[in-house]
Amino acid sequence: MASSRPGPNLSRIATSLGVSVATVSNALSGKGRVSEQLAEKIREHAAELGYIPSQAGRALRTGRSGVLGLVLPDIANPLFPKIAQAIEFAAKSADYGVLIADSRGDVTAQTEAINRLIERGVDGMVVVPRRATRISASSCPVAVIDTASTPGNTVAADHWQGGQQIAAHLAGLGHKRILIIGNNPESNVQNDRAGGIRSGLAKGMSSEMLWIERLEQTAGPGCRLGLARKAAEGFTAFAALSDLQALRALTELQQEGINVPADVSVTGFDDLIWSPVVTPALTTARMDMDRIAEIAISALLKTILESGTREGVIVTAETDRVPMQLIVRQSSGPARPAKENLTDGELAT
Amino acid sequence: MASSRPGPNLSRIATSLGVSVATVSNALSGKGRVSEQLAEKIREHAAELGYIPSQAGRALRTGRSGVLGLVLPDIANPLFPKIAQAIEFAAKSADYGVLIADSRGDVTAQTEAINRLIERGVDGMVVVPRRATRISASSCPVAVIDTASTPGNTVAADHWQGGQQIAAHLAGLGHKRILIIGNNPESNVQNDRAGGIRSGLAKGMSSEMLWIERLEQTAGPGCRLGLARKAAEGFTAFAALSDLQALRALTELQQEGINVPADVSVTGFDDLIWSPVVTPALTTARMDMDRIAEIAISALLKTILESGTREGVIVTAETDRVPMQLIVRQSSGPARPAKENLTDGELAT
DNA sequence: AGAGCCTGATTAAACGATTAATCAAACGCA
DNA sequence: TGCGTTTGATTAATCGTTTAATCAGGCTCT
Repeated sequence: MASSRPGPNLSRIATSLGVSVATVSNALSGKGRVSEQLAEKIREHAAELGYIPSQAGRALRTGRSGVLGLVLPDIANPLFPKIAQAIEFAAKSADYGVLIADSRGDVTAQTEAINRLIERGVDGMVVVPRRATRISASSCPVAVIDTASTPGNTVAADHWQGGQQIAAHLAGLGHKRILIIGNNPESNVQNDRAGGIRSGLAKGMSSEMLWIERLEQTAGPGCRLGLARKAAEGFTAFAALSDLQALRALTELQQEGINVPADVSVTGFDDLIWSPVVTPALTTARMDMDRIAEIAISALLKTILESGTREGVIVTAETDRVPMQLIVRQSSGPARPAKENLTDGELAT
Repeated sequence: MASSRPGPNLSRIATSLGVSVATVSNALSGKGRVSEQLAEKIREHAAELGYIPSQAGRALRTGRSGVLGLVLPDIANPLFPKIAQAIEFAAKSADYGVLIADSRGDVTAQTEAINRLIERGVDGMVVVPRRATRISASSCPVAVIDTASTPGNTVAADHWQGGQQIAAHLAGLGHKRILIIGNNPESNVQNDRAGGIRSGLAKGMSSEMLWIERLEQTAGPGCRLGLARKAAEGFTAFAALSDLQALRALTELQQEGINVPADVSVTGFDDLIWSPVVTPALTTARMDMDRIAEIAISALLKTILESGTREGVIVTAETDRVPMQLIVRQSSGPARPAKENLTDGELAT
């Protein structure tokens, strides 16, 4: 029943070579004082036997599990794959494992998820917080990835700057009236993106905001956004705050017989999986998740290694925002001259 | 530096109450022989102190880590969120944690990912195998989620039956010529879905296959699929083997001025995040991931608990395929009468 | 030559939980 | 009364690793 692990352990290697376990441990970790010849012999023999150190034994002794937690607001979020991938990659480079915890549901679920991770003994965790949630430092270091305007944010994409890039791109194409399409006004990320767009508008440009969740509260989920009418009113660019909303806008426009990008332009954020393969491919602003993850993880590890005592702090990094990259594809093009829009407007109304 | 965990441990509780650690352990686990009154007192005191058992200590003694691994072919896969969410949910119900491992890249990366998990001491793992990969049983129980036709598959959605549902749906709408759109002919899942569709075609119906990756090898990634021409040739339904391809088809058709579902129908698979929000919303076949995960995890846990010895087996479950559910939305509708298609065909060619 | 100093190894004590083995007391019963 | 059994608790070993403390030689230097 005891199901003792199959592989060899330190003492097996030790007795097999006629040395002490401490020497083997030292040889393999390169820490104590072991002659180079003996060390080499030990390493060889260990490799030969296929020695795998017991994480449990090590964790018990060192007080560190070698595992980080990853908490996500809603694991079904289309952004999740990239985040998880980047975090896992950054963690494994430092020989850490990643334990996932989904906080599907309400805010208490987020707290429960965090607690579960702590019970599992993670050395630290990365939290992508639920909207408008503040992470209370628990009993281990925490890195928060959200957006610069979130208090306690460790590192994130520079959503504001991303918005500015989108705005500059649209300005360059001659667009004057921009409809910004967001999902939820409580999202810090979306507000920063929208703010960035507005701040980047050139002289003579104006914008209006459309929050989908508000609309859906009266019109029902999955309802039309009424973009054809907006186009008729003279909006020539639809800047969604996420590719999911951009996709929704794009298909609705196309369904109404409005051509993208000939008639109007559509842009998104995040460069999600479908962005390059839809027709027209989406112009979008991409975050450098690999870099964000790298910064978050290294800040986390630094805190973990330095502070021996497992205090619950929210770690900080030197760079707290990573620039977004504008990806120009086919969904954005030159604005139609205003007069034609007027004509369209007359036809549509 | 030793960074001893902050919370109380068994011996702290024991001395604090004047009993032995063994008694405390027994009281909390309900295993040994402890009087009900004392047990109650111990439980109370433990809760009061906020006792959290050390996973490391427990793992070291019992030889079980309480952690399962999840290996995914490509974590960036849009299906990943649902899988991870379902697996994590099923695992946490059984008090297990989930460690992720991305096998981004080639087949060797998959093996490396599996090895990393084993080094971390997982008690078992769930593998969604890379295309055309056979999982060689390693040193812990493994559950494989792919498709029924994959040798060694533990449990999966009944992709074949899902295909039949799609076919039946299209047959009911009067479609005669179906274009099946897949990504990669080496995918067992896609082949089963396609096979299901073909097997479900009614009398007088015919189908043709289009593999996107093959097309892209000559025409370049992101190229047009030439669906307008196919529509002109008389195809009235486009059955994609995944919602990602369905989306690609839908937007391409819309861009060409072909109306969905008035002119042609489009269906997909998986009910991915965007399916309900695009216009028209996608008709698709959804897998019951929660149930699949539940079956996989329970089969895994059964093997783990039964076989004390950590052997590397691929576990089996009583039910190896879970029915898919057809979700009918707006992207599929009655087939246009053949003569009109002819007219369109004349116009287009 | 003896005191002191490296060098290269060993000893032994943790870390925290589980669990088989043991033990003391109380109880039942002839 | 005395023997066997049950109950309720303790003792002690164990899992595998790390690491401080110790120790035996060989070496240098005065």
